[in-house]
Amino acid sequence: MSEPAGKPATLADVARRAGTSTAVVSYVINDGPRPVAAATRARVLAAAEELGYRPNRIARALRSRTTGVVGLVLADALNPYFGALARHVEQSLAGYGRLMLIGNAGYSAERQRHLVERFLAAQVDGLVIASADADGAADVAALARTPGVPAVYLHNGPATGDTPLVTADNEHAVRAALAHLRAHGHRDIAFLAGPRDTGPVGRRREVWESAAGPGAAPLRCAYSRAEADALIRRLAARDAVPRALIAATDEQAIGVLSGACAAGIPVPGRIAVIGLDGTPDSAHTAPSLTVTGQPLEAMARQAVDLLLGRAAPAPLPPATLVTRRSCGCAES
Amino acid sequence: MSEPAGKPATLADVARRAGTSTAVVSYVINDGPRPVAAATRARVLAAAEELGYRPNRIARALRSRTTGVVGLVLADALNPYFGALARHVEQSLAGYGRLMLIGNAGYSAERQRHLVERFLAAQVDGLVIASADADGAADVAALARTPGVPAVYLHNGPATGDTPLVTADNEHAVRAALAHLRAHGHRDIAFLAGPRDTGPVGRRREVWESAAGPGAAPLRCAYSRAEADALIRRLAARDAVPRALIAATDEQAIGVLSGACAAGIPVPGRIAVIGLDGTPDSAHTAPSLTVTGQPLEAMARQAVDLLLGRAAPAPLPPATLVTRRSCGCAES
DNA sequence: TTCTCGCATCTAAACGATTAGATAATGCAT
DNA sequence: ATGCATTATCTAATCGTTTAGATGCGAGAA
Repeated sequence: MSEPAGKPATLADVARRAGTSTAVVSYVINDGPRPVAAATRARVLAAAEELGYRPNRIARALRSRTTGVVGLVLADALNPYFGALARHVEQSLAGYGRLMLIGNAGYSAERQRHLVERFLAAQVDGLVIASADADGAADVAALARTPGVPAVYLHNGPATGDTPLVTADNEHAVRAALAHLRAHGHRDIAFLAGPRDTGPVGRRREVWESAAGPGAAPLRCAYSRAEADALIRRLAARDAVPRALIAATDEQAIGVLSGACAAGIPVPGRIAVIGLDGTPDSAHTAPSLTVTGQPLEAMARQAVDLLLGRAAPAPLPPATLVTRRSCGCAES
Repeated sequence: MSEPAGKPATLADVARRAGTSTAVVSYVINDGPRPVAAATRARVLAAAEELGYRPNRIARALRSRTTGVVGLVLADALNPYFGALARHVEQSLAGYGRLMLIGNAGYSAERQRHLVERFLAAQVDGLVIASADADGAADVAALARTPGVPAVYLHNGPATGDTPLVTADNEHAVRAALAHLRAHGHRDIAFLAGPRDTGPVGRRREVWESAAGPGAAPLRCAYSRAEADALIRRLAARDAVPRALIAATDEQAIGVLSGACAAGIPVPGRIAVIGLDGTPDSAHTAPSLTVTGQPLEAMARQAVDLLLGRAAPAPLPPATLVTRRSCGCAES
């Protein structure tokens, strides 16, 4: 039972009550580096229980130089793709008893650096970097390397170097989307890319480019619903809306849907749309969005495992095409 | 300039270099409790700069019993309403140099308690509780009160007691929505409530009930797009879709939009819809969603100010009706 | 000149844990 | 009985700050 209140019990309090030194108490609490006699262990445990002892993580952190906190640098917390990723990272970390500090960079490299500085100041044990573009992510990892804090890139990042990168099979996703739209009879398939798509996520566009033939240029806009929405309206105004479109992200795809609706352009009748992320949101749009579903949970788990050195890099499940209505399929 | 690497510089290092004691260095760094001669201060600052000194927050926390970290308990990080709230809370906290620990409870009281335990173990300086239902929030605040950690309810919570509550003007929002739908000629206006709407957010439903007259029962479903989507499809199957509907949350309203689309029910032609949150997402749905926009940023800022004791409770800006297409208005 | 203030600094004790090294207690072989 | 491992425990240094109390010093008052 926990004591009424007073000051919280310390190791020394427990030791006193159990009639031992603080050392043995510590050994018991941590299954410490040294063994403790069974009888003593029992007394200590009882004393700790009676006092409602909770180890002071701060003191522990000071002495052992590890905080049990991991920082997550997020490109955009309001983008459901990153939001879902964040939730899964948090859960995986919780599974290892780690807490997560979260920082939202709003796609700004500046803010991203700032966040990392603050995370490092807070002595995080590691960093998960979920950045939209690979270069910004590299910057951040370099920052972390100086004080020797391990890092992992999550969704995008440079493949080179010692910082591991966990990303979906972007190429397969695009090929699946292309194949599906072709099966619907589409010949000309447009691609909506992000403003700066470096790294593996840029492969999405590259794969499309090589499939679309030489000279094909993607549409581009920021990774936001608002921009994609506005883009489609502009296209509609000059009657330049493509018959089929793959959006690099669900966020953009959803903007396309709303823009098309506002401009009176039927989806999928006049334009078929596929998103490449597979966020939870995509199931509940009007019309429902066909996507290539990335294994978000597996990705998050793997990133955490890698960061904590708990598991070797295993192959991720592939992105699977989830057919819904925006591509022209019937509701499933 | 920061030193190449080595071990990070400590207070003692700076003191040695500046030829002073650690005490004065501390006084300088913190504009400490005691004054320091201008010349000395300059030397200390120079030494700190040269060594790239960064205070060790852990040690500081141990000694001064304050961590500079605030925990945010979130009902559902994937709900854009809470997501936006979280982002604003983070920004406000950053303005005061505080870091934010985030925890996602997934609407579960159990997980909520769990999170708070872990936050308290991490010695947070305070707790912002953004819970969907008031009772769960009260639980959590009680937990925090034991070790004397201050807390603030953000979106919903019990109005009683010493824990402050920051919430929008829910009643005004509903009245505005009702008035607007009536102006569109609607007489029978349905209401889609959450599963357990206690506290001020429950007022949304209550206001509707008193306006709708005795015996009026709201529709109910979980705060998720999926459930609202499914609900509308069921209603459509037995031809029971209302002509106008106010959804307690945007999340539900968006689900209604997608369910209606799937069931072939035109919005706003056959059913007019208004959401009561005003999330960023609501601007980019198909059709665009009319909402009563809550002052999310102001709410977050006020919660943080209250928590940190920086400001007196000021009146929040009112929720303003943002007319878009789902209610029958033309695109603005 | 001597005594007092005040100011600028210094010394050293916390904060609450971890853990290497010293010490005590036991068993066993001699 | 004596010595030597082995095991169980204790002592105390340490992590990097903060801050109350002690100290030193120069200026003004007597």
